[in-house]
Amino acid sequence: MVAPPVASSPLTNAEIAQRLAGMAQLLSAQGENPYKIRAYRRAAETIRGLGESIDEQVRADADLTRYAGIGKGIASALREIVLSGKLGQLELLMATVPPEVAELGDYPRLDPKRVLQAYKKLGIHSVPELKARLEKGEIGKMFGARMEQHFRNGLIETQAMLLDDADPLAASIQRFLLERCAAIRAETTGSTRRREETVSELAFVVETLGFPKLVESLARYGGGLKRLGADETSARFQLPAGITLRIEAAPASKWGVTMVATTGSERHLEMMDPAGARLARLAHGKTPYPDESSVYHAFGLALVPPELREGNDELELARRDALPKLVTLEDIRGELHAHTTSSDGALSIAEMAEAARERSYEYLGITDHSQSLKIAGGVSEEDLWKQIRLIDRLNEKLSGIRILKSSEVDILADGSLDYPDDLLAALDYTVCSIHSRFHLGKAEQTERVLRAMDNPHFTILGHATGRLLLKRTGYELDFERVIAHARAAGCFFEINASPDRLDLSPQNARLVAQAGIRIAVCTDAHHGRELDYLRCGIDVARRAGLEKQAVLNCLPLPRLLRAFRR
DNA sequence: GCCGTTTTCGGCCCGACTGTTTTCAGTCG
Repeated sequence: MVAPPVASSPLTNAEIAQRLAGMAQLLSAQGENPYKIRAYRRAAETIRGLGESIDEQVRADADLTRYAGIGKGIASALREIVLSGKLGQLELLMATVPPEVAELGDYPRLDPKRVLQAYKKLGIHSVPELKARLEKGEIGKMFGARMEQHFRNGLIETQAMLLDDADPLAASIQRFLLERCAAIRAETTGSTRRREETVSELAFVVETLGFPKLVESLARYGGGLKRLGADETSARFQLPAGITLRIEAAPASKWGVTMVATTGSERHLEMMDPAGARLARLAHGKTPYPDESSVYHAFGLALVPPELREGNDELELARRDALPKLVTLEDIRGELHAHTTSSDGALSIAEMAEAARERSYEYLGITDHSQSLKIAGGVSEEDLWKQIRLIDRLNEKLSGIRILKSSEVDILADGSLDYPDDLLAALDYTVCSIHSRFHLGKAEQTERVLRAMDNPHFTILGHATGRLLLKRTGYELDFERVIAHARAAGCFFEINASPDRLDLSPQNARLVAQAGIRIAVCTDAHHGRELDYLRCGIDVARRAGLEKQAVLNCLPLPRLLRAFRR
């Protein structure tokens, strides 16, 4: 038997993933089977998120197909990459495509088709030229804001990720720190701990007997991390997932000070300790500050929950010991925004009701899409009448949970609602949302929403701004006018808890709550398991400073139904 | 190329509307 050739040095997961992503890019530029392209992309993503070294696993002859998105084909490609340092198919492709296409292999987040389209129209042939045109604003002018954002995202080095995607990554790194790096204690800090919606840096505070050794061990995460910097008590790395990782050392006696100082936000710390001198004194003095309470106490403050540390009014409230008692997952009594197979959901009404009951909910509102939203299987008037009768029958049989009759009703371009009034009147409440004509001007878009709220059957405004995090900014609205109108009309808002929406933002949710309007924290679930997105919505609600009294679906059913009446 | 409560093939959403189009790509959930 001939021994396989052995590559000189081990490859990091980042390097391996880069090759798979490169394959995807070139296949895409060549117009290959889109599902094959997606398979390579997905596998690259999986590997980028992995703590274990692919290189080590290949050499140990481990079964790689146990990872999602890696089958026989890609597993053998990985073997080839690790053992020979090359991927034959990729080299072959690189040799056959023009240089401007080959170059795209290094930019896995750029869509080759869009890039080549731009090249053709602009008469350019390279990424540097593309960057230059982007800076001049020519891309935006010629192809619109969306293309511009796509190119920008694809060209920047570090890419932010959704908090809900960063959480499992953080958990994996925390395990690695505790199990493989001899950390005595390791906890997330920074913006992630404050539950900011997107993450561009993961940060940890660690307690360890030997920081240099811990840093050395951590550098082996994911088969090897690029080190961006290090000193005696901190270190920074580049993670394969595109974000950075920061580690701060703290002894047990100073754990609290370090947590306060690293959790931030900058604004919060600045307001708390303008010169930064007091925190530094606590950090370097002899008095132990093992927990955050002791630190805030030293400042004459009550402990501020991390979610509130944004430099709003939290310090004033902490001084008076009047911080809000923030809403928790356990306070939620039901779901008010959920889809079923009637439109674009995955489960039937009965199955969703079962999933809601498993979560001990008192009620579940069924809000399938309305008739105009064809792509999402919008429900016809006739079918919604049928659904109303079906839910009545289900409620007679079910115990322990009440299914509420509702709909996610499209707000049409002119501000009218997507069903006639007699049908809307037969529902317990409505969630009304914009799903079309995002590009109306601010004034027109605002009028559209105000007019919709004038309909007496309008109950809750769904995902108020239409933003998609890291993708789309959403439509323009005069939000203050919308709030004032909602208040006058007796309408509510939702915090849509889909991890890529989180809309209302914490800032907007704060404004709504200040106007005395209750907010529903809704998941927009399209599957039973998506009811658990509630945790993301609760993060937003807490960042907005909401107590349970301010949250619509913390109400028991009878009070909820009364609140719905306008 | 991956995957399997339709498991070794065949699906992997997708369908109507918008735009400042110029004959189709992009966009909404």
